Amino acid sequence: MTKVTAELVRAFTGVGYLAGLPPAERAGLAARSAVRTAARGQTIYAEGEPAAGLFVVLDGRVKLVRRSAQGREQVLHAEGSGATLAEVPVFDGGGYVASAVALEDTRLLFVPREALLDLCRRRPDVALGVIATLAGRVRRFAALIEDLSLRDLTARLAVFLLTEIPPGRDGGGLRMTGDEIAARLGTVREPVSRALSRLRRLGLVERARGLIVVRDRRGLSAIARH
Amino acid sequence: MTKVTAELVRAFTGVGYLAGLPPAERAGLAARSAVRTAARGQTIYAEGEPAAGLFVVLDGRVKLVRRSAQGREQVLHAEGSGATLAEVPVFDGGGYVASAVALEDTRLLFVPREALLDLCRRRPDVALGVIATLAGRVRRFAALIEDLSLRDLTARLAVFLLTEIPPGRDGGGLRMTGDEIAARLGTVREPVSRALSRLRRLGLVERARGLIVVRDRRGLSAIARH
DNA sequence: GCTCCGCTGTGACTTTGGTCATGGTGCCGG
DNA sequence: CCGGCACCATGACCAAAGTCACAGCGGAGC
Repeated sequence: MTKVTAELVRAFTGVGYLAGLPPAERAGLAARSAVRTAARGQTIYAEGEPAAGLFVVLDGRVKLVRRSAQGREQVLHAEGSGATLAEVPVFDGGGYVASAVALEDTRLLFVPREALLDLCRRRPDVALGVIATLAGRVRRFAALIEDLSLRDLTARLAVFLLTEIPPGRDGGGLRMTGDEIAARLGTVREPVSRALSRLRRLGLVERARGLIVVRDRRGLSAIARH
Repeated sequence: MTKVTAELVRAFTGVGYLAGLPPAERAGLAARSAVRTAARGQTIYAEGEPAAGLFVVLDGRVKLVRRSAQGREQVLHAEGSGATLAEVPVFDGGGYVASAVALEDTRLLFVPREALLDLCRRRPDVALGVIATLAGRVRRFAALIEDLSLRDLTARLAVFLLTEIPPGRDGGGLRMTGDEIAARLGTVREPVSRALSRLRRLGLVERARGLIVVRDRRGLSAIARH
């Protein structure tokens, strides 16, 4: 247990609003927390379920999705290590806002609701950190709403590629299947494939063995603006 | 000035996370705040501008919108008296997330950024209140994203009518123009008009001189489920 | 009363996106 | 080497939603 706890105490250093805690607080939090694993594809929690606490992604990746009755899926956001999930239900007492599904084998830390609430009451900077996290979520959701309602698919794809592929020159490009991209853009595989072909024909993007590479960032931005 | 301040002190009692403050705190906050008015249709602030503080709606109504390059408009949410606006930029230091436009003649209270930050650092319950407000925003945005991406127009309209018209039996119905509804649903007037006709033909809804009245709530829910 | 104006409803047409079906490619395991 | 599998591309078709155009209605103001 002490060994596990020691690892957990370290784990917090990578997490936004928990990173700045004094070691004693981190140890206290770690003592009240538990590690959980999820295999790729596994549902960590489902939309609407009551939430008992906060999840911290230790490693792996998680997508947060809503599903329609017809089985179509919209990804609200995807998070990697260091991210925290489910602060909304933790603080407002409602159910989970979306379902969390592991994109890869993932390890998570579960921090019980009360532990986090105590901490926020004791330390205003933690509460301010939670606020900053939620503010970021609101911003990204607003951008997604604008995309869905005001941009056509090609523009949406351009925005997606620009934000998803780091502007670092050349860079690696993006390794995602058509279905995955479609779920992010709120559509299905085929239209995405067509939109990608369009961008490819315009010379803005290239496809090299399952990897999407951006060729012309400015060109993509132009398309994104409409 | 003392008279104005006295009114402001009272004004805070209707505002979520400022209502619980002791009178001394409210007076201090009021002293640092200013009243501002906006005529119907006037823009209170525009998306992207740097934000100097929080707005509290004293009376009137405000819509928060994003606009496309082609002039189409998507309403993210609309708020009436007692609501607070712009906590996102206040706490993360970025620009406004959306433009705020008065739907009626409106009076607002402007609370400078620093005043609110001080308060949160001094009083954890205020910070928790801000968190609750943002959590609500995240929830409603998630619902909007699901609507836009997973529901067709008729279903979206059904959801909108159900949430916008209080379930109180009979009730008043809704007084909004087709354009206004369209902006809330992320589309334009004509499809809304057609969707309304469809609901009318199904006997779920009725139109009486500019007023939309719900006839069959269960029927609407069925359509909303799509 | 009449006219102007803002709003509504609807038809005809176009565009976009979703569905279905088919064939191709690259990779893994037998 | 071959078969299966996952993924991709594309054509044909269909449905939903956006655009354009027009007519009708009701209230405000002269």
